Amino acid sequence: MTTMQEQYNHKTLEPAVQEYWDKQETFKVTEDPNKEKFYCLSMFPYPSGVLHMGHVRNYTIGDVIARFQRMQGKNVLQPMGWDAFGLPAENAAIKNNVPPAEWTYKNINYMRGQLKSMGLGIDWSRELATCTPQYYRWEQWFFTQLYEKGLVYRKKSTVNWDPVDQTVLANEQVIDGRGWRSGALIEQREIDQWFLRITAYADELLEELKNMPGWPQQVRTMQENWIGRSEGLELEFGIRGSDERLTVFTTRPDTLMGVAYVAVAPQHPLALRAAQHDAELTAFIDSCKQAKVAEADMATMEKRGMATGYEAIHPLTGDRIPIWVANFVLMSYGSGAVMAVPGHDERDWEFATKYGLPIKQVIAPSDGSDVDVSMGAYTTKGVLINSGEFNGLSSEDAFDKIANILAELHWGRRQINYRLRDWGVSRQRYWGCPIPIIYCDDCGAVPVPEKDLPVVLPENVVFDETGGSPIKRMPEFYETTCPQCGKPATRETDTFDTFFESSWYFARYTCPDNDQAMLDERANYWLPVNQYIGGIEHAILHLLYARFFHKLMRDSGLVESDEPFTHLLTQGMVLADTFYREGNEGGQTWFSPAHVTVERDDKGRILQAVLNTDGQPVTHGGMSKMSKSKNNGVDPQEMIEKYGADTLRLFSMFAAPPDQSMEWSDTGVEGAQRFLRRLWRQVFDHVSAGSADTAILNHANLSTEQSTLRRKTHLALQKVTDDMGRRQIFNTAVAANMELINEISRFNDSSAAGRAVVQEALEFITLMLAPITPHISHELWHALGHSDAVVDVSWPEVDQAALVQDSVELIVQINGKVRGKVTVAATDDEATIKAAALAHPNVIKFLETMTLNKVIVVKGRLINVVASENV
RNA sequence: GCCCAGGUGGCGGAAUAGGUAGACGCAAGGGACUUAAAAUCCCUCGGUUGGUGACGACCGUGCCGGUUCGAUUCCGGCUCUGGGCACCA
Repeated sequence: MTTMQEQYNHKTLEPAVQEYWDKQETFKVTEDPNKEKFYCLSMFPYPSGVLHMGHVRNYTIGDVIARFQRMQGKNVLQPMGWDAFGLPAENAAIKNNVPPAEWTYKNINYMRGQLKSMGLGIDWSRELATCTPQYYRWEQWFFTQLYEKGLVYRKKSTVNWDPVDQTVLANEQVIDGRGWRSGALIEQREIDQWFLRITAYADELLEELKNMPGWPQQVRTMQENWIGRSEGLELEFGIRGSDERLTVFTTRPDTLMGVAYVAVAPQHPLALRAAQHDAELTAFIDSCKQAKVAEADMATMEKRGMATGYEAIHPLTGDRIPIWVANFVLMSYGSGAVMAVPGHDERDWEFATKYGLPIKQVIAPSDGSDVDVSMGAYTTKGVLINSGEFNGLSSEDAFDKIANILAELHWGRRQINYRLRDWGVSRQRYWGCPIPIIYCDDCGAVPVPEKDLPVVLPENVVFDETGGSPIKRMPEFYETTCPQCGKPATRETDTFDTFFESSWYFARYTCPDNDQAMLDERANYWLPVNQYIGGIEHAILHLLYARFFHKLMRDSGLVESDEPFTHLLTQGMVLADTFYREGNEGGQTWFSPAHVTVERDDKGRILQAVLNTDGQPVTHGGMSKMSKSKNNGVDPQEMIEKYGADTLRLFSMFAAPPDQSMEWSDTGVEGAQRFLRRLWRQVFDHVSAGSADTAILNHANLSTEQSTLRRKTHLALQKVTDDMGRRQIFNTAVAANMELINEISRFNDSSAAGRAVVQEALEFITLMLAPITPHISHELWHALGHSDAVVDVSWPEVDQAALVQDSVELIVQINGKVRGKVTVAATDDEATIKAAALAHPNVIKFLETMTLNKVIVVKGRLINVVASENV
């Protein structure tokens, strides 16, 4: 037992506790088949330079879960690493004239120190950075494996081309259609790029979502919509005066008899052919290309089209149907052509109305009501009319019948289409993992053989003012020989999308030191990740790619599980107040909340806010996500220095449930620290008065007050256990501890039994808070007389005997309204309880003017007297 | 437009399985201690209202209706806010 300081001082305490964990290698774990494993993972950070509050929130949640599970006796792995490739390093390279690698490693070193000052229980021996060849060599190797399996292919795809800087730009480098550095109008260029066949896994990725109860419904729905499966029919129309056929996809074959025209995308071969002899059509197609800027504009874009002069032949009726080019048809979905049924599709209706095409009703509502398709499309399914032999069939039956007929005639077949596209992984950037391919004039694209891996990215590079990738100008990098024929050949200079690295890092943490293989048997001990924590912004891309990659690794025999993350927690944003002044030109100048003083009225409402430097008012712009642009970020490092990591962690967990957005509040942080000081003071006062022995609690006869406090202690433990484990709601767990401290401070009893009850309560609080505030708990545990470290102590158990009450207070209601309370013995039967309630003075008073109908008794809660007003 | 969340005091939030609405914290007001300040401690704190007081009454969880002895919770309709997707045939 150490002598306890009277004052809580985080500045000396926290570094000492962290040093203890480091020396003991407390969080270093190895595979132990005799222990239940728990793999707790937070999304790794991009090493941007400094930690922000979003990181703090993310990693605190993860650390609380990891430490809680550790106290449950599990073998807990919590690793950390760096998502180290990416564009910001290139931007910094140009701005500061420093190579991206140097900038990145410097940031990693700084941010590692910041993370350590938060007191996270991380196994740092497993740290990895994705920009090291030790890491990315395995994804190069894996890519060549996928190539052999045919899951990788090359095709032309569109990129943003800056004609002045002669370079490809990322989407975020294009601002209002112009290059960010040159200001030149950006062109769309088609170049060869590499793709991963994620669509081959679309069905499994979709089906598995139904069987993932540990994921938030919201995320599963977003992924379902993103994959976007639709069942329909691929059918063909003849082209008049030709042997060719035009293929369309529809999910509504039941409307086939209502087709008014066929529409093809502007890029469709038929459109291009028609345009060869038609200048007007050529101009129209060109105008469609230019309009393709932002996808958001597409939605509001006016529907436009032009007839091609071609006519299609209806596969069932033989009718002639005009073929149009329409700007709303997408070349990239289905076959780039649709059958248009204006009576039953809103887009087709709008288009037909504009160009005077016929609108025919072929579906009627099943309930027999009338609709007028000249007023708008009727898109609900129903019963077929005006459809010849199909009249009277339901939409569903007609789907089957038409599908079968067309299949027999070889004019159509059932088809499932996905919104999901194959994953384009080529980036024309420098700071990424080189794609391990060599181009040979004779042999074509050849994967780099395993013995020649890794293809190392040169790190000492010079950026020129264009920002283009330096390795595209380095013959010593790209000049090589063909692995197959030995002739001179050229290396691929594109790099992988950085989502590639983040798609499998969770698996590499299990065996980061293996230099012989991508993964080994340790992966199957730790995987799948039991708990994954990260931002909702990754709900689709990262989480879908990681699921896809996991299945690829499974099918390559590298892992056994089907899914990578069993439980997913998506934490909310961190918000803060914003303050601004209108500038002269209508723009806003944003002021940091740290430099603003807020005045409130006696209700606490904001009266006005003034800037400290000039005393003049600023406008309160409400709460929004902490960001550079709103100048409302709060620096975690400053907070840790001022209040300590425990206070920051406590506030982060207390301010809101983890999945909701959390509002930053300076006074809230002070409140969190106030609580820790109160706790410290309680323990100090308690231990200063001598020792206390909890062993006597087993046989002592406790007074009413003593057993009440003991009951509240065990109730708090029961609640906190459930909140932290099952519910994963930490704000209420903190509140339960605060309530218990309030109870202790009201409790005044220096008898041996009284002190024992307080000792137990203080020990429980120390343990219950240990996952959230591990430093102060470490110290308090020693102060309370224990020689072991709190981090190695098991979670306490609820004593059911302590929860038993002799008497219970019940609510007395009349017609559901609270009218009083009665105290009854816990053993009282229903009749006794009823009698007690009816004897309550307020009940007697009310029943003077009312007639009693019945009495409902809810055990342990309330009595409801049901009565009706006398007339 | 479609899909998914959500709307509770001055504020963040609690009420977990239909059972005391507002736990806990912040802000605010009052008081104690202090030469003073900070820190700390105590009291009040949804609205209206009756009573000297003890203690009561009425209203109240976005709006309208329903189910129920009893609804923040379940059902139907509306409304507003936030998020996601967006011409996917």
